[in-house]
Amino acid sequence: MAPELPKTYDAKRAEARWTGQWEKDGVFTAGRRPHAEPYTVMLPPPNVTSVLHMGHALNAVVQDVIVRWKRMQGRDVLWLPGTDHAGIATQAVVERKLWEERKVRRKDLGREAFLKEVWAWKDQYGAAILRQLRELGSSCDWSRTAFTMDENLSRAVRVAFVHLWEKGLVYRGARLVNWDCVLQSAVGDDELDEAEVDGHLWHIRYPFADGKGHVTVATTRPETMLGDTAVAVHPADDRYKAHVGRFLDLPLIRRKIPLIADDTVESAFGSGAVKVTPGHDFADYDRGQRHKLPIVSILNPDGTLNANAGPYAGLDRAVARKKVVEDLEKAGLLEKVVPHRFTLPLSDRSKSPIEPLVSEQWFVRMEPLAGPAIRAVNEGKLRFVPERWTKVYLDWLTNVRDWCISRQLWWGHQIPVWYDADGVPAASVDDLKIGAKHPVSGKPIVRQDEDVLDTWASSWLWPFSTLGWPAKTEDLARYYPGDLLCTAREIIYLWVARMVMAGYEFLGKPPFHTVYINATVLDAIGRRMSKSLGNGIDPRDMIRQYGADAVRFTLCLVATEGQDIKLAETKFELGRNFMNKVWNAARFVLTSVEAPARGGGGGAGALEDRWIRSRRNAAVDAITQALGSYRYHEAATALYEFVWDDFCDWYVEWSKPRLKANDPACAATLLEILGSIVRLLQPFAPYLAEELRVALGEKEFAALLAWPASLPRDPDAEAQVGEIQKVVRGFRLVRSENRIPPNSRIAEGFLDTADGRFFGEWKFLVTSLAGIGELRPGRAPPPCGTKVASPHTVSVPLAADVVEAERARARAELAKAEEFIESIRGKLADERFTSRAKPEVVERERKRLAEAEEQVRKLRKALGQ
RNA sequence: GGGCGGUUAGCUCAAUCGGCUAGAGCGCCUGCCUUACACGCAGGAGGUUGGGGGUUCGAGUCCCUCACCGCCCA
Repeated sequence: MAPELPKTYDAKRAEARWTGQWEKDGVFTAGRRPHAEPYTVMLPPPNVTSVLHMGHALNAVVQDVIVRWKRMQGRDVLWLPGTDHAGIATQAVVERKLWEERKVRRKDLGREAFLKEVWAWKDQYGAAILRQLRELGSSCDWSRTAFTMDENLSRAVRVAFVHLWEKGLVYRGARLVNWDCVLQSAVGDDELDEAEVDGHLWHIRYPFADGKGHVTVATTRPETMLGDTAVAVHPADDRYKAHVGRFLDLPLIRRKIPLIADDTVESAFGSGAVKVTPGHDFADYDRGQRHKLPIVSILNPDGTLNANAGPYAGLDRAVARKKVVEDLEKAGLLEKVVPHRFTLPLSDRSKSPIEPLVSEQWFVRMEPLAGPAIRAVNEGKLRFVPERWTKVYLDWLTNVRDWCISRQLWWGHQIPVWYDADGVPAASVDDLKIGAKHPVSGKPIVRQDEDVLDTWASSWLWPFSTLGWPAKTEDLARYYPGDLLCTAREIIYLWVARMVMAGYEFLGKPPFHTVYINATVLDAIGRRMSKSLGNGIDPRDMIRQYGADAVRFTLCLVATEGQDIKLAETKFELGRNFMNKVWNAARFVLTSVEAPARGGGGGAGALEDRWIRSRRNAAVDAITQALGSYRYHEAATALYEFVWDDFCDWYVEWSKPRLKANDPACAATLLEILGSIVRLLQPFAPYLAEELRVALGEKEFAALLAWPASLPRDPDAEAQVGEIQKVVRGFRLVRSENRIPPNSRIAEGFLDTADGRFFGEWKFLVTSLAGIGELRPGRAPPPCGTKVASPHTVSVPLAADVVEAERARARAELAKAEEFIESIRGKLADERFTSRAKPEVVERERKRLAEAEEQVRKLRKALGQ
């Protein structure tokens, strides 16, 4: 019936066939089940400049598995994809491109022309990652793909901003920010990179102002001394205790600065005295606040020194460093220079060293927004998986700092604030015209704020702006609030917490009830995968090499709860091998079974038919439960073991002789189980599932088939087959130990057992898989090989010369069993055990003892003792 | 400095409420191209669960402590 099925599963062919077909037929389009309960997941929008890496792949797979499973359970699933505009990253990419190709800077083009260039870039390259997610088989509703700079999402940003503005939660203030001197913008903590650099520690003498003595400070950035406003020591440091309060004469600049005591100073580091530069160091900024020190900023936004640097004004920071060091040396104030390795914060995008710089920025007051987000967790409306991340989330929210939302960029949502000539601001959702009347002062409007908003200021609205908010759309009514968010731990603060805040602030409800934090993917020796290390495994290469299904399945298999994933390329062989196993099992069934003998299932049937159904039912329950609690490893393992061990190794092998005899019940069972496997496989390996359902003559897309229902187990069948398997393994062991090759049949096997069914209805189940011609009761006449498969004993006639080895093995086994008996007897003899342990535990021990004793008797008998 | 996680077979990881002789994949060894699959089949070896102490009839699992590794926050 089935056409030529190739010997190995051709993943590429299946992927080419289905990726487009699914989308064309709207298989993943939300709303096709208008009466079903919705299930909503928002894809964490990747950066529009990004290329799929293993972290994205894992993140997409954990979402897709759940979403595909929910779809099979009949839910109206919306998995909404999209990208964010990634202000800094995208602007940096386009600026670099313009410079490389045309040697122009953005300022040469002007804002409008530059933005045109960015949009052109985005239209051409921006869809790359979404295409790559498709290639992984992600069942997103591509018709609803969103972008944070789309018209409605941009409007959402403005409405949200104005709302916060009107509530008085937006303010402007001077703060120390991470400054990128190349991009000339503030950058967020998440936009920093770190580099280990070999630098120096310069030890500089600061003389006391009264001319008596000096204090030596050590610094990695000597030029910042020009902005020093104090020197700090630990209050308990005896070397300096007496001098705290005296003034020092800041070299080169000749400013009087105090020696202060602050317990954040580490006495053991350097000389124990540190220079305090509140304008250019975060720790010093805090020290400055505590001690009410003035802030002296010595840097211009472009990285040159300003007038506060006195004679060094106008020099670039690097040049200034050299000059400062030279001058200190000349003045005899440079005590020593020692090599020093430290981490330097770099801008992720421009790769230039970050300068902490005081600048005017917009902030959002976070504390009022944090309350509901904290309550959501405490009231059980929001749950983290694994649970321990709850604490990370709560810790951040309870100590939340205000959010710097302005960036000195052009690419992004320009801040909707307009000023009159006096600098009076007004926020507005709709554009205000230059020259029009200012809504606050009534004077003419002269300009819009030039800065743009942090990209997160649109991402935090993602769960509802993508559904049309602030408009009251049908989608918003139907799909908000959503259900699940899957993301990486790094953005629990930056994104997850903010989305929850936004959900409550703008819609009064949290955007999802469950947050699944997926593992971090590390390389084979446990390092983070990074471009600079070049240790990343490109998921696209893995898809090409092993197939999307194999990549997906492997990622699930290694996704154990709460454990980071160490990944090596060869791991994907696991997934590939399993796909091939399923493929071949299906190939066997489809080429061996005559007519599509559907139906049949259910009835009493042969023992092995009942058994495999029971095992299938167990697998369905195990997988369903595991998926329900996001235990991917467990779900994948349950599927793997059911298919490979139960179905392929036992049932399929038992079916071979029955199929030769044209047993219709067997054919029906094979088809039924294969049908179950296709369904259980679908969330993990959608391409293979789709191929197989076609081969099975199923009309509906695999993705839309119903998830198998939970059915009762058949404990009798499982227990009986368990006995049979023990006996088969016993025979196989005798064969293997005595070098009887698998293809040679043993004419007679002997089985010493009290259970007559072995020689009746069960006989064939033993002989077929043990490779035995005839099964006889009792014990083989010596010389023979014997195995105890308690309570049964198998034996096989052997040539006399191999029997001694066989006896040695039996003696070893006997010793082991006797040792075991001793340990159980000891336990059972202990009154404290029998009285305090649960009765069923004691009972179980008694049973095991009886079994072991039986085994020992048999072994003794076999050894002629 | 504070917090979180980890340490189980050569490697990567499992082990539900504390309870069967601690499991699996890879690797290794033995035998097989047995009519779905060598991306495979059958079998095997391999463990003082990081160290020490405690609770318990019973500890990989709970408590204390030490050591080492990783991540996050300041």
